[in-house]
Amino acid sequence: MLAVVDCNAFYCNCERLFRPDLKNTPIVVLSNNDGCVISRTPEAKKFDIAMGVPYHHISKLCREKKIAVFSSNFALYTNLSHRVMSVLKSITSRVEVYSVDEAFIDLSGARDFFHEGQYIKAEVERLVGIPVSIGIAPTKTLAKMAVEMAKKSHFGVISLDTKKKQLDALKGLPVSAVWGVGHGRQLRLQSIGIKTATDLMNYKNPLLLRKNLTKLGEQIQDELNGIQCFPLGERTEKKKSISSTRTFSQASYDKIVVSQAIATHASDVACELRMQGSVCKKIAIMIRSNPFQSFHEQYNGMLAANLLTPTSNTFELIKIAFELLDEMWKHGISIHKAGVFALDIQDEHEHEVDLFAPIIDPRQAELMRTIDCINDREGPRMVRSAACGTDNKAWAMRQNMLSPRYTTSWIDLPMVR
DNA sequence: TCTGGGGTCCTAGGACCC
DNA sequence: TCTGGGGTCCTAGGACCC
Repeated sequence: MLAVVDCNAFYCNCERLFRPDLKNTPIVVLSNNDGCVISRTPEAKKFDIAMGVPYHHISKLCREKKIAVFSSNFALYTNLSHRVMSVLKSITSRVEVYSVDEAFIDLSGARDFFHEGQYIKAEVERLVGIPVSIGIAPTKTLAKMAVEMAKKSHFGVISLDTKKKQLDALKGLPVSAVWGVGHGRQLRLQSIGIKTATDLMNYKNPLLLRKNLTKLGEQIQDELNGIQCFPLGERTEKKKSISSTRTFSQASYDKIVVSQAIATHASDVACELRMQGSVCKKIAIMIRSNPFQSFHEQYNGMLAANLLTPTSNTFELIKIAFELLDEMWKHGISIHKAGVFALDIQDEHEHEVDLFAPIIDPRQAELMRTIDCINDREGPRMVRSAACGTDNKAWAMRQNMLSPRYTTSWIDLPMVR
């Protein structure tokens, strides 16, 4: 049996720790530049404040309803996240930190799962002060469903430790509520007659399931049936890609301003690389204009360079990033967002350091241009750059940038912190 | 000149998640 | 006026080798 421990409205409750007077007040926390809502308490949800809405759409409501609004403070959230995780590690030896506000833990030693869950919840709240919900089940997928129920329940803990409880929990849930089933997979499942979580659990045609959902479909189905496919991992492994990107508070035409941002991002990425003892074999930079100002000429570019000598050296990475920026810079277009990506990451000691080797592969004299597009009158085209691992289609959907058949779905997409 | 099969590696792209 | 940031995994298909 395993459990997922999920902090309730994590960022909001981090802020609340220092503002006990806001105990029952609705709170929202905003993203970088106070752009949009990335966390909100149940009290704020009652005003229909959705995840990801632009703040300027709800600022009036916030004033009227006296909703407390915070700019984000990620240093604080990271710190409190570590504290929560160490409490969990002190209680159970096997903890998989899944995200800043979520962890899977092993509960196999417990005699009474529900009471163990309550104990853990109480300990986290006592020692850190962050309220959590806990879902307990034989598999991660079921535990995720349990924790969703737990958030709405009085105790904040739900244990699906018997088959009957599991069946009851799935009853009536749409298949999109299953962990790992997003909009695209939901449509594919619908096309073969699977509409609810129970449908998926009982589906009898593994070939068709695999055809539509690849191997993952069968795994999710097994997990719903209590068969573990995604075992608890320790997750101490190193990151496989590292990025640093930021929207400017004010878009800029100035190459110097953008260079400064690029240098900062490259330096951050280099620092992260060294912290995990890695080097990267490929570096990419991204600059783009503001897609919301569709009346302006748009630019969305990404350029990558393969490195002959993998590195995590700040100066080397900044130098290459600047070369890339030179290569792709477009005069007369205001840049709204910029970023640096470290790709093809490998262990530091895995490659031999040759101090005299050139950094950029001379065989690739001209830098690899992966994306470079300027839109015409029809509005920005989003082109995905594969290597960076970003999800431009989902992103474009959220931004209402794709055709109308997509725009209706963007609200379904999880917009998360 | 034509024809064959099998394997591995790499990359672009799709989908999801928090 | 004002719309975030950071990740993972899987697969198809092409390049290349024998």
